[in-house]
Amino acid sequence: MAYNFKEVETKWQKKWEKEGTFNAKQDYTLPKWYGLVEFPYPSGQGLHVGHPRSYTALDIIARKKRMQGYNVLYPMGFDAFGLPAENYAIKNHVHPKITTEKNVNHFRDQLKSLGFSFDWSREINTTDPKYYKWTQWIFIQLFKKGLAYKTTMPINFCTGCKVGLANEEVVNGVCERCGSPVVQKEKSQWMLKITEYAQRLIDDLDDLEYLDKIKAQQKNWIGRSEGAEVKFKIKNTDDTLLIYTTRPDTLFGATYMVVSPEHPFIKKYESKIENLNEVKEYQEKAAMKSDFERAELNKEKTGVEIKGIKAINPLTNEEIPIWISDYVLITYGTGAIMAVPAHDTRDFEFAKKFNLPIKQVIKPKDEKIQEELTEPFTDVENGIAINSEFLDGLESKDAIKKVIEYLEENKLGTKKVNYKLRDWVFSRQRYWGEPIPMIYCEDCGWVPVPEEELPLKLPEIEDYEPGENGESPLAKQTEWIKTKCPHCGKEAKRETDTMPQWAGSSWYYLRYMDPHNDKEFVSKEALKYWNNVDWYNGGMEHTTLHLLYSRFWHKFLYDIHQVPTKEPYQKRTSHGMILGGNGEKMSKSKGNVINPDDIVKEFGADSFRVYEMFMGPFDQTAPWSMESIRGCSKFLDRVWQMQEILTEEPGYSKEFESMMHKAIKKVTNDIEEMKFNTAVATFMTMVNEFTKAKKITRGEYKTFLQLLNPFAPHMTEEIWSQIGEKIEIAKTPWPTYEEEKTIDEEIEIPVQINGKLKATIKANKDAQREEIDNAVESNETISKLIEGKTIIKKIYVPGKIYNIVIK
RNA sequence: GCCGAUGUGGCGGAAUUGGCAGACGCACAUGACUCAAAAUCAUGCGGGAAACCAUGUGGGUUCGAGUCCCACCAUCGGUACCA
Repeated sequence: MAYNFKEVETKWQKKWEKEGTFNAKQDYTLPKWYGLVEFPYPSGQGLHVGHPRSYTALDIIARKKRMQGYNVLYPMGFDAFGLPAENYAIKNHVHPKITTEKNVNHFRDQLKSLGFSFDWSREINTTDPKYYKWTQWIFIQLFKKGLAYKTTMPINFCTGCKVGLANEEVVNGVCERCGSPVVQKEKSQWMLKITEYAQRLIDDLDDLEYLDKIKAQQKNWIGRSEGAEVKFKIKNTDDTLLIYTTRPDTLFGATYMVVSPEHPFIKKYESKIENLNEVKEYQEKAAMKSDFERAELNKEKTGVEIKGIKAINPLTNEEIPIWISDYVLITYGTGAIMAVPAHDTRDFEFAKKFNLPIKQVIKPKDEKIQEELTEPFTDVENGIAINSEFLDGLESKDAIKKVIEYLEENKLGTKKVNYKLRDWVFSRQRYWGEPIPMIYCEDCGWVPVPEEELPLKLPEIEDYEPGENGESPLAKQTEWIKTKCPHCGKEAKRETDTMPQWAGSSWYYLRYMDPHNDKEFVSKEALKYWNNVDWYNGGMEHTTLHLLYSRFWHKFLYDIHQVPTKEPYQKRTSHGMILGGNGEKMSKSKGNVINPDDIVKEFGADSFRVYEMFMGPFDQTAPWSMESIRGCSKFLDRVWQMQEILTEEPGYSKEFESMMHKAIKKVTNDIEEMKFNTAVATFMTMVNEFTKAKKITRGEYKTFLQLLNPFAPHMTEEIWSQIGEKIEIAKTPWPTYEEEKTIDEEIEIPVQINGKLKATIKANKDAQREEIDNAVESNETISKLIEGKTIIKKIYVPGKIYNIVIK
């Protein structure tokens, strides 16, 4: 009686679908559990074997939670706006809607063939107007609160295609598609003020169960730094130049200043600059450089001194020169710095190149002052101020405090916190995205589309090519653009930019709670019950931006009293990537892509699931192996074959009682800790034991199948019904164990001499120290080894180890 | 450079968190079944004749280190002058 996975898997999948077995219940009195996995972008290539790694993991947890009595929400949907569909449309003149629909259908079939317990009645799609109506609605709320604003920002612009490009489309400084150079072009863009939430996005991490590395990533990205803003007087004026520094204690060593090429200071003092042509030339060159070139050329510092203007160091009152250089960024701090070459790597390089004075104001603790610096000393933990008048002798940390006090007293500067985080560029000059629901009126300025008119649907168009100068393709839809100002009724124009792909995925977890609601984005009752997401798993590549954007939107919704909690996801974990058999990233060009459909066809969904869980630690990358999956398939065959050695005893046999209790404990814990690989190993060991004994009781088989069910739902369900059980296994309660029964009566204790294993003794689990001592001494090997030696110490860790130290 | 991770048999990996290193699986070898092969089943499988030696390298702490500390090396991922 061989196992026919094809027949069995389709049979159960059909039944689950028909009966909605795994759909979340509407009963809000039950304990709830909400598990979330990142919804896929439905690409033309179909499902990647990486997707099911995450989906299987949370599927296992979800199935276990259901058996433990929870009302589980485990939903799935599609993040279907995005570039590939649009680029495909440009090339082949097929509407993105059509390709998207086709791809979504393909993805859905693939997902269903793997037997995930998703609640398909709640499927969502970000490109559905009923969905993006609410994405637009949230944008309007952001606008109303002043968190959405328009400003000019540089974009990547392809000089060949005349299109704005996403960073991913810029490869080595040229356009991915046509190879023309890419330059920075100023464009008016919608921005979201995520920076206003920077501190809260850091602070609120404390109460969340994110993996530590994910918290670290979030914090590093936000990049908080503490320092001071300091005013430098400009000589012969009443004006000052404001800088930001994290090391105000080095102020006595500031020997020059640098402003970024875009700094307004230059325009302001144009008339005083003696070498204006040279300065302007430098500014133009900097503007021409793309981000790529700036990064590429950063090995060699460039710059020009601004002649005719000097600044005054506020502490030394010395006159210092002002330079312009692109190593100072207009987007961070104040766009200007004081340069302390002795204690900053970049300033040091710059000073060396242009022969600027280097003045040491810090020395390493316990070391002498060096005659000449070969490298800057930057260690803040380990420095003592020198040559700094009232700071001399202070440790760097204390010097920072003291100098800030001084600056504040004398109105020369203030303490200041800065963040690396920048506001979120929210405009895309693209067709396949949510239209930004804004109208421009000459008299009233930017006015949102009235909320009752939402969704503002994406117009049907034929021509997806971008407009002039990198405008959105919608800019050519003159009829669609024309509208009336909702405020004053005058002729007005619609915004033609669309939203980025991040928009729809920033709040999708909320929609799953109440996906068919057309009055609200989610009902208050649903929110109260389901919020927050209890467990969110996804790729490491989304733990910075997506997670941050999503947390930002959630916090905003909290502020306007739309959601009851401060954070969307209580717990966030991430899975490792699956590599090709050769250990490299899977890619078409390398020919190492594994298609999940082929695997399901050859081995079945259960084998596929078990293998993906067994292949290695869940959070680490793992290479695919065709041989190993065969091993998992063999394991399941042996599970099936155990039907032939089944006896009718209802309970556990004496022989296997403790193994059963241990296994329940181990598998239950392993699932919670995502140690799926060792859980599978436990199953394999059990099968080996039962097969060796050539018998398994009904009680043992039942428990075994229940534990295995979340991993291999189809086969376990089939065996369950084959052995005559009436209620589906998925509807039975999760097995429980008794702690005392996991402890063996007789234990083995390793005995070491000087830390090296020499023998093992057997003892009763309750044996007293004295008995153990006797047993050790009467052991032949041990007694021989300690004969004639001095025993210094005997260490006994109960139940674990016995170590004799001899001389 | 910085941030994060990883390093254990031929390979993927275990190790109750400081207590018998190599669980489980793959590959391989031998045997059984077979005319034969595949499948299946059984046995073995870090090195060494042994004492012993072995968890990237070198130190340290400890009765005891894969696990903790210090210094380094290698690989992978992210990021780019953040003052």
